[in-house]
This record gives sequence, structure tokens and C-alpha cells, in this order.
Amino acid sequence: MFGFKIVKKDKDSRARVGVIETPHGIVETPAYTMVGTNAAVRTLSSEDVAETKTQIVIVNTYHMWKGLGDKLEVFEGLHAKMKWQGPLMTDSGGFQVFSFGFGREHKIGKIAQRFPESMLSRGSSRSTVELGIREADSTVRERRLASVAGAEEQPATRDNVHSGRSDRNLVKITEEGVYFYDGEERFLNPEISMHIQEKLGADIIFAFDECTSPLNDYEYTKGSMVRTHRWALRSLAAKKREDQALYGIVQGGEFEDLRKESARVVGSMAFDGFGIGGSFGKEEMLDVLDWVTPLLPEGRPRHLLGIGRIEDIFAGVERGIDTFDCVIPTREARHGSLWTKGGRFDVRKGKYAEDKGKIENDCLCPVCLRGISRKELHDLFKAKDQEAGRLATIHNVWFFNDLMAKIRKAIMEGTLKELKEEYLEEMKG
RNA sequence: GCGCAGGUGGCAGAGCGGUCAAUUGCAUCAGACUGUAAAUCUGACGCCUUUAUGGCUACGAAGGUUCGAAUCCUUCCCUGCGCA
Repeated sequence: MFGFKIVKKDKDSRARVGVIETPHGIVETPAYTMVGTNAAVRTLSSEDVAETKTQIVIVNTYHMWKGLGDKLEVFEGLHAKMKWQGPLMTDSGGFQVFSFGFGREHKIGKIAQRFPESMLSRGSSRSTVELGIREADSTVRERRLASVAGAEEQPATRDNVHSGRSDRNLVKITEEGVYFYDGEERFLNPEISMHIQEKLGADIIFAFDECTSPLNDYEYTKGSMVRTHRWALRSLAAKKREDQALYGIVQGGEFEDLRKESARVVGSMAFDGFGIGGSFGKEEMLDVLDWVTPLLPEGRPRHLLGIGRIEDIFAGVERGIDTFDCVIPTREARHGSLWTKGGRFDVRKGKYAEDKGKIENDCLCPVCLRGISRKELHDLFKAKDQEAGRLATIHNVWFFNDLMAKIRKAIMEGTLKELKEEYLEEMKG
């Protein structure tokens, strides 16, 4: 039912081209998994998705569970619901332990900033930045912590209260599982997550884990990691369906010994593949991958959860990552950011109001092939026309899928390094 | 010509004696977004500067009342509606 074959290994890096086989078809890797949180890639119809070179979509267990309520038990399954007969993944809800918990409390996302916004903006002068640089010998964590402590002294503004983006931790974590106080109380644990994911019926499902914050200290991170390992075993034990592949998740924060331990422990379990999770700084992410992927079983696929941008994709591929998922292509499209080989640009800006050029020259996505101009897209965004988000999403999704196809081809031909330089050089220019 | 309602920052539109350089929305400018609480959020938005419980010029125009006016009074100019 499920399999993974390595087709070719790169000559200069740990990159590999492979094929994941699932009951709903194959995924050629390295691949980008597009995010369809609530059983739909936002703004796109299933027909649209089919035109974007998308191979596989990831749906969110927590949000589906919350939305379905009692209807979960009679749910028709994601493939039917989405009118999508290709491969699907579901996340376990583990990321929501973070995003509703420490992520919220620490005002931090998937990628933690080295110098958080709160430290650089709003009344701080350039000398503050220079101060930050001068203090470079102190640890990144201390600086982040200091900035969060500083931020907490600020009263919540009307805006962040109004928009519901305050800093209250809405999660309570116990050995048994996690309580979420997201509107109403709900409880999730490995067994429940497995049950939900089996009802959803994706081809690849994930073990229930806790994604930790880089502001959590060593002791907390270690305790959380070994608990996530216990939850991994419980996830394996709870899984009943034979037609779904289950991936375990490596945690351990930004700590080398913990990451290596997690890779060894989770890697030794009977998972079909592995996810690498966590919230970390951009630089630290590269270290994490360097520590982890060499210790994971070579013949099973590795998924880098929640990443990324162009440079992150190359960095991950070179370190042996097979699949990625990220909201960047879809969310940023809705926000007006269009990705191109030359970097992204915000088509809502006034400078594009009369730009008759295509989004990207030589782009073969359906939107560019239709000859949609930057001006037209600009006008649609300005008119708040829903079509704007759809067209932008089609372009971005196609762009990232096309990038992955080029990466696969480059690995086959031994030109990955050149491709990377080409893309990153374009981005600088 | 008479009556009524108005003229406020790029636009719309609050304010109706001091806490008003002036609520708010739009527009504009800048920034953010990485296992989606996000088709969203954050700044800036009269001019100047030593960016400050700073200075200057401002609410159609000109006068006036007042310690103090975008806010009250007078005249003028203009706009919309109604009547001739």
C-alpha cells in the first residue's frame, strides 16, 4: 500500500530524488505539500488545484475535528469531501499545541526571529539594533526571552485584544494529552488524534506530538520531547487502519543532544516516515537538519513540517528532506505577495497599477498563460475581488511545485548546486 | 431673488468654546506573514526639527466676542435642495 523508493542520490549533498507510493497515487520527491487546512486549498476549487502541478495536500486534523464536531463519525472522508483523488496528508494537531500554547504566549511563530520585531520596531532607535549586535555573545535564547519579557510589560493594545491576538496560553498539557481552551474546552491525545485521522482518511498521517517553543528551556524541552516519544508509541499502538502510512515526529528544540536523541529514538520506531518539527530560528533550523537527517533511516521519507521559502527548500533538500509543507504560497498569495524566480513582490503596491507585464516572464502557470497582467491582478486586489486571491494562489502554488520539479530534475542531472545558485542569485538581484 | 442645509486634512465624514494637528473609514506609503485563530495584521500618513509632556501653519475668506474658537457672532464667497 505504502512505499518509498530512492531513485537517485545527489553527488554533492544528502539530497535525493524518490517516489512515495500511496493508495491514491505517487508523489515524486522532493515535493511540496500544499496546505488545505479545512479540506480545501484556500480560494481554490478542486479543478484549480489540479492545474497547479500539486501532487499532495495536507489537511489539519485539529481544525477539521473542531469543524466537524459530532459529524466526524459519519464523515465521508477527505478524498470525497475535497473531490481530490490524489495523495493526502493530515497533521496530528500537534502544531496547535504550540500555536494555541507557547507560540501564543511567547508571540512567536514557526520561525523565531533572531531579533524579534518587538525589539526592533516601535520607538527603538538604530542604536538598539547595534546594541543587539554588540551583545551577540549572549545566547539567542536569552535575547529572545528578554524581548518577550519586555513585550509582556506592554499592556495589550486595543487592536491585539480586538483581533483576538493576545498572549494568553490556551492550552494545558498533561501526560495523558492536551486540553485546548479555544472557545470551548476540547481534549486531544494520541489515541484521539489517530481516531480522527483515520476517520479523515488521508494517505499519510502524523503521530500526535508537542511542538515546543525555542523560548522553552532545556529541561522543559527535554521533558516535552520524551513525552512526545511516549505519545509516538501510543500513536503507533492506536493506529488501526492498514491503508494509511504513519509518520513519527522528531522534536528536541534547538538542542543538539536532544535532537539527536529524538532522531535515534523516533527513527528506531516502526514509522513509515518521519516528520521534523519544532519552532526555531532560521539559522538553527539548518543545524537541526544537520543533526537529525543523518540519524534517520535512509530508506524512509522525511518531511520537514511547516517550511518554507525558496532558500529553505534548497537548504532542506540538500540535507535530505523529501517533502515540505508550508502556508507561504497560499497565505501570501491572498495577501498580495507573488513569488517569482526574482523574489516575491507585493502586487497591491501602487507601482504595479499600470504594469501591463505578466506576473513572471516565461512562467507557464495557468494564470500567466492566460496573459493576466500585474495591473489586472492589482486592480482585482484593490477591488477586493475574491478572484485576486484565487489567481495569485494558482500562480504561487504552481511556482513552488515547478520549483520542486526543477529541483528533482537538477538532482537527476547533477546540477542542484547550479540551480540553487541560479535561484538565490536571482533573489539577491 | 427668497427659504433651508452645508463648506474640516488626498477623498468621505466626526467634532460644535479649552484635554484638537483634530475620532473613524477609504486612499496612499512602508513592513510582516514559514506543520493557517491569518483572503490577514502592524506602523506611518499637515510642515519643520535637536523626534520632543518640541516648534510652526491649519478646519471656505475677512473681521469680531472670549483668557482661549474648527466650535459663538457679523459680512462676504461658494455648493446642494426647495420655492419663485
